[in-house]
Amino acid sequence: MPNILTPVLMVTSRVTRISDSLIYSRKVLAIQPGKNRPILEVALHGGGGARTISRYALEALGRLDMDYSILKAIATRSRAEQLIRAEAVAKAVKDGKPKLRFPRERPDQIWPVLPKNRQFPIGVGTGMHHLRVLNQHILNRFQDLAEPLVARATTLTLPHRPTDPERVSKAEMDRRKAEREAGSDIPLRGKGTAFPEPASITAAVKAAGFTKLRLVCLWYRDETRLRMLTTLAKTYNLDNKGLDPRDGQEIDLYGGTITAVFHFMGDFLTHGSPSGRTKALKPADAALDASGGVLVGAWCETHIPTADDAPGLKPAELEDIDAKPQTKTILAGRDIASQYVLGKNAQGVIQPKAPDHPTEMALLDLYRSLGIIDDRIANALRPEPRHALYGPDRIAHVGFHIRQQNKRKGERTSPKIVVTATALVPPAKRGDVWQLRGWSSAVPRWQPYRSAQNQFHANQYPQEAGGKKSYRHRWDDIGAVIERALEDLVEELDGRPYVVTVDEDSARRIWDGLQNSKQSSHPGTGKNKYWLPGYSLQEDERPDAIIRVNIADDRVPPPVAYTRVLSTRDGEKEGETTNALYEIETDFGTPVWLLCNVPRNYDGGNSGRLGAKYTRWDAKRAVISENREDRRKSEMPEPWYTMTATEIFPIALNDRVSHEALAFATAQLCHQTMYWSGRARYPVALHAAIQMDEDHPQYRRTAQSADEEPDIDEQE
DNA sequence: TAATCCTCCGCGGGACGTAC
DNA sequence: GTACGTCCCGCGGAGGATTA
Repeated sequence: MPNILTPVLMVTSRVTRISDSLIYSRKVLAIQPGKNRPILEVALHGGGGARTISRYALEALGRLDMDYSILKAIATRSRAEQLIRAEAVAKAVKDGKPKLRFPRERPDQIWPVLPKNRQFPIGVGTGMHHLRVLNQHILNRFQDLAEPLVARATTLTLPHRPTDPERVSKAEMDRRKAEREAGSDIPLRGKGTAFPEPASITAAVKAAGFTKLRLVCLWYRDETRLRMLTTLAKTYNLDNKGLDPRDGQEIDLYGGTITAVFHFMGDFLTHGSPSGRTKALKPADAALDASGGVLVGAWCETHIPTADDAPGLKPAELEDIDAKPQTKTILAGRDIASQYVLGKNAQGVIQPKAPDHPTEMALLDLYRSLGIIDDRIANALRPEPRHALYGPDRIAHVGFHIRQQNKRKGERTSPKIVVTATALVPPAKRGDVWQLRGWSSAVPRWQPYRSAQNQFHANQYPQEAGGKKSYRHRWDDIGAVIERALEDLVEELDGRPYVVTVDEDSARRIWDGLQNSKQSSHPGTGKNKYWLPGYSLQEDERPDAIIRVNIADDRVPPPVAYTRVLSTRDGEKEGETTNALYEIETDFGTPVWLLCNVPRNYDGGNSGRLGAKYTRWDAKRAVISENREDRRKSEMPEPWYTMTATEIFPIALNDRVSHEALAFATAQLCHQTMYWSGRARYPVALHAAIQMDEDHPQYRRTAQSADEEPDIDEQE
């Protein structure tokens, strides 16, 4: 936490699952003999099913005032398990695949930590109640040796989102209730939708300088074509029955300004080598033609390649024949935004549920890739009256995303650094549409988000120039690139002020001024070349403020509960969850804000808020019953959630700035995303920048583990 | 003295779960 | 399809210790 003088003790808890084998674990928890001694975490060494105690751990344990029972226990267990393994392997020479079973007794002194996150009879997460009990325990133990951070709720009222249920006045609600009693079936509160009004899509398309939007739907499985068609019909209020366009026939979705074309594209979309794909796209050329001011978006079918697609290939090689990155690159090269939807998975052809969430979310994300901004951003940013003077709704909100992609196993190239950015630019005239501009380190110039993303996707991740650099040198160079980007942006903005949002975790290695420990010092005192984004620019070109956002679970304190002071009479009420914005009292400088989030999984309709009232030790067993109402899943395998928080820390670079106004605006832009039904962890501009990176064809995370794993028998 | 080994640490990221 | 939460591994830089 910034601007706090005393050390901050952050307490949290986690569920660690215990493995039945030690020789495949990286870590063990060890119970020390004697009373009141902490549990030790001991790292193990070696690989390939032969892990044992590391030399360093040996020394550390030796130096501790303790007997050698832990070391002996680890060594004994490692030997015993390796023996079991050797026998299984020897047997496998005769019978084929080795089958490994380790004893499943309750561990004694040594508790091996489950090395991988895989299906397990116990789910993750501790639940809210557990955190509250822990909080009380800490308060009791520390008494007045430590004091909790003081956080006060702010007056921020969160924007009403299109996805929220309809807001209904009391009079209208009464009228509807009366009508329902009279037999009508109107809903008391209409359900919200994440889909924008067709009219506002058209407005955004026109504002971007196009005459119409054409969605080109490329498919190779009838079922997928039908799902796309159904979703379009639903969101544009068309009659689904008569809707059965021929291949290549352009159908009207909304007043001639939004249309769709379907094309069967078997050769283009199925897995295989990259050669011949551009040719295979030919039949759709007319539909993809953007001349005459048409904004084109491609909506494609895909599936994850398996051994069926290319018999004989190893899992790692399947990545090379995946059509998705190949086709995405081709479409991006033609300045066409693309979005994919899975036609089948391991279970076979996907049978959509109602509503068909995957297809709907895919279509929404295509709007995002096209850079369409409707009025939801302007609605969300409406400031409190006292902030109107500074006016966060009249400034540009810029987000910079920085990521290093490390080398994966078997890769030879050096780590790559990716920087993407977006700028949410206010209209020159109030009431006009906001614009989204994009920038990337691969194509370092500001353009409409759509073009910036397409060009970024058409290019390989930039390789590091100038030979091998030191850590410091590399990040200073990235800082310089970003300063130039901001300089360019200032010209585009033509005098409108702007703020820059970055994630603390990934950005503090470039900018000293973001670090907690530097909050009381001055520019030029750190090791880094740059103090804050834009700080090296001329004074009148600098951003108004840098907004530091942090979501790291080990750096942002977890909220446990809140107290509401009742206004009507003296008294307080304890609340369990909150999604409000809180201001943290600091010892010097400005305050810092915490935006509390309730995970949707915890709050969602089916979860039943596991862990709200008791801890995992009281988890309920499964109930098997003929009676449907009595049936219940076991609670233990489910995930148990707790509240999370987003830290928002505005650092002003001039004295016009209202810190609180910027904290409010940031919270509002987390609450209202471009095209998502809930909250996002990052505000719109930063989120859109991260999305650009994650949709890149080279952003893949299908790394193969070389580590040998025991075959765990399916049982229970 | 330079090269190599070893471990810590920061942080990227994979896997799995739920929600809409 | 995307989003987030949880919890673990493991890469690669930094820097000390060891070896050629």
